[in-house]
Amino acid sequence: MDTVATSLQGGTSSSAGHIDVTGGDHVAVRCRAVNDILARVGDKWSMQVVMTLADGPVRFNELRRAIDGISQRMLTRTLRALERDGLVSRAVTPSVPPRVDYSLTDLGRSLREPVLALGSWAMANRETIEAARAEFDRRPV
Amino acid sequence: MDTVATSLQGGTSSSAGHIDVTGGDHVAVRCRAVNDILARVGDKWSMQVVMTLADGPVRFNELRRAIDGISQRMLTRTLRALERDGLVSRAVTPSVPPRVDYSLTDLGRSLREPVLALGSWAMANRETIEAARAEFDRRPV
DNA sequence: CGGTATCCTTGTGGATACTG
DNA sequence: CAGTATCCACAAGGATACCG
Repeated sequence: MDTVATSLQGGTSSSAGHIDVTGGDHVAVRCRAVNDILARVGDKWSMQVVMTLADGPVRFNELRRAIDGISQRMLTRTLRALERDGLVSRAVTPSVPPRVDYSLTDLGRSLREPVLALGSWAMANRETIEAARAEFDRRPV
Repeated sequence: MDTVATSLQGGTSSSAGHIDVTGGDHVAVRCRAVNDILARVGDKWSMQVVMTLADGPVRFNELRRAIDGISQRMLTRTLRALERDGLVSRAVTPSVPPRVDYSLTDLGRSLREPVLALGSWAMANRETIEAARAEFDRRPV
């Protein structure tokens, strides 16, 4: 727990000034790992894709129809990025026409829980946030 | 819980085709609320700022020194965005030189928990993810 | 000290056309 | 069907300079 908090605070704990022999600032490395996931989770389509894959394998164009507004290009890119991180797996059935099914890996499934928690927070507080924004935007210039 | 999952899946539940009289697709509204928070959490500096403010009020330049690599411009922008969403509050002490303290609101503090959970997931799985990436990048062209 | 203003580079995402 | 390739618009973020 503490390691996570520390990792999100930059390199303050290295203020003692000792040399890190491990070949890089491990605090920075941790920090990057966390921010990496936050960035992936925060991009426009990743989590929509993950949630759509929750109930089992889905084909490319099914996915495309299920996720409103996504372009073919972005769906491909998002799936590749998720696949690269080991969150999604791609199964090709070499037929005519070709069939490609995407599904969550165990890792991908395990990500759903913390993301859902964040989603719950967002839903629970969205009215409060909307109000705060309205208030802020209404304030004197 | 189910509402969150639904909100992350686009407008599939409106497939019944009935008219939404509330002045907009509420599913889409929920979806935007969640994605909004994911985007804020996922941007480059927001969570570093929130975590740095965890232990109490911090002044602008203290914040700047604590968060390695952040530019003055981005710190200002990030703080304004967080303030607008009601996550951070800004307290000005009109003295010479001026003093401005930033601190988390109750809402901001409550956000730390789900974000930390996601951070823990990231830390717990970073080796797995790194390995998946290395594997993916090594695959045949 | 705590900002704005300005310019610039890069990355993200959309539209369209083409392909095995 | 499941993609690539190409081009383009815009937003995020960094560098620098100036200001109350």
